[in-house]
Amino acid sequence: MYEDLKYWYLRDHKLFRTLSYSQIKQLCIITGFKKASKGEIIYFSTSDIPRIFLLKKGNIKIVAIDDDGNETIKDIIQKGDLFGELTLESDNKNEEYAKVLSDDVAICSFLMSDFEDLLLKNPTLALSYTKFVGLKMKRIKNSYANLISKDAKTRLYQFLKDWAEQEGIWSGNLVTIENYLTQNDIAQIICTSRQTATQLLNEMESKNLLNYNRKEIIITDITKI
Amino acid sequence: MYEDLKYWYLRDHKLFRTLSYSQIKQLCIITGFKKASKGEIIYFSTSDIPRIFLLKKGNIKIVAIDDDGNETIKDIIQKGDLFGELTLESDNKNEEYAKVLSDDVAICSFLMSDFEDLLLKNPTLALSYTKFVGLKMKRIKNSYANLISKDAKTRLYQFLKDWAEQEGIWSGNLVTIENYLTQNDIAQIICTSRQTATQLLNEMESKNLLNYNRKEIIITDITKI
DNA sequence: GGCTAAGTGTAAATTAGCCGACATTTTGCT
DNA sequence: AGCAAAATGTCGGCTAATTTACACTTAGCC
Repeated sequence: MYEDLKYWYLRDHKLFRTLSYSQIKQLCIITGFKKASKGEIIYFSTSDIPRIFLLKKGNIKIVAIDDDGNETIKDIIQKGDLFGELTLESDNKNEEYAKVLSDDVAICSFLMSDFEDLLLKNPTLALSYTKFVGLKMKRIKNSYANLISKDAKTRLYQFLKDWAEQEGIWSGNLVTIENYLTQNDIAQIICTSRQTATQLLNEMESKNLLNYNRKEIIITDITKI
Repeated sequence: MYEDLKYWYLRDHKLFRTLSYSQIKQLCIITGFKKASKGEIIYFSTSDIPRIFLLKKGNIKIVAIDDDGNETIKDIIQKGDLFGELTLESDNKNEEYAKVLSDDVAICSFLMSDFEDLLLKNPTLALSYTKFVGLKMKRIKNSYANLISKDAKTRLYQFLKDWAEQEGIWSGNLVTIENYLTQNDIAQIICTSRQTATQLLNEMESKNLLNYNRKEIIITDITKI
């Protein structure tokens, strides 16, 4: 990996726009730059030195396994997102892994300690990062608030709305979303069973609210969702 | 309010331990200092200048009202907690208010902009603050992960365990918690109906797992929860 | 002290949605 | 092309938990 290319990979992220070339180069001692393709599983080996990851391309999901062996989707990471121990607090006991959803992904990573040093030397970045983490928290709070005490249908609608807002291609009230999730994934995200999700999606399709297939979801009229 | 007293109110918080007297004094120029008693409702008037709050004494709950008029408990704030727009990003459309749960509370507040300035001048604080927010985020994630895909009983048990850990007075396996929540509050926190919560609590009482009254909850043997 | 409102106790009817058990379709692989 | 595996579609029974409805108890206030 050429230093310059690494530089651009980071520079590209809005969080790092305030940094100078030399500052980014500092981070770029980055060991990690990784490519992976659909279905691959990436472990954040707990023994390893704590890192922060930046997804440059594609989509992945973070999955946790509880004591009973149940899979729970903890997060969907999209292009441009930072992930990993954003808390800057390493956690030893997490049984988490990432699974690649899109055709292929590119991930860069850097050491948490390097990042911390950089934050200390660069107050503006520190503030941006603080806001970034805060925003992420707000998102989580909101999405959970929606999950709970609403029924499955409402949750699905809300999820689709969010998804459309984040990634949809809009033309008027018609929104097209690239669909890299299976119905099972969607079910897990909105915390319902696969069957219920399937049923609701079909119901929506028969009401002409949307058009579902494995490649894309076309929402006929976003205002009706 | 004497400057020095204000100073100590802030100084006392672990987040601000890294700051010098003069730095804290800067924040103190501000500032709201408010007392309120049980049942009182505190609005974060949206028109007002954005603030960050620090709860010095007592307990409050943050309640949100959705479009249908339903109340949802968003957060329980305990002594020493920072709250408000931790994201440092003011949000115009939140229908939130705080309700005092304990007999009385003391709250100080300072302007978000002042806090931001301080963060810029003090990267170490920024880093601590980010870690603090991150930790809070992790807590939320965990507690919500517990909320979902578990039944009401499990959620109640988990909630009691958490509560005991955070605020309980331990003597061996017996834990006493000062109870400033109603059964309705508890129900809302664990996302169930009041009746179900009542039923479960009574069931636990009849099994001698705990002892519930409006003043305190005594958990007979925390290891059995 | 006595009244009112808030908090708690209990029980039956109703329902959402989970679960198991399949059939069918699509995809990827050799 | 042909096969296996993954994804999707569909159904009915089952169960936890919400809802509705009402009685009782406690706390706070004049």
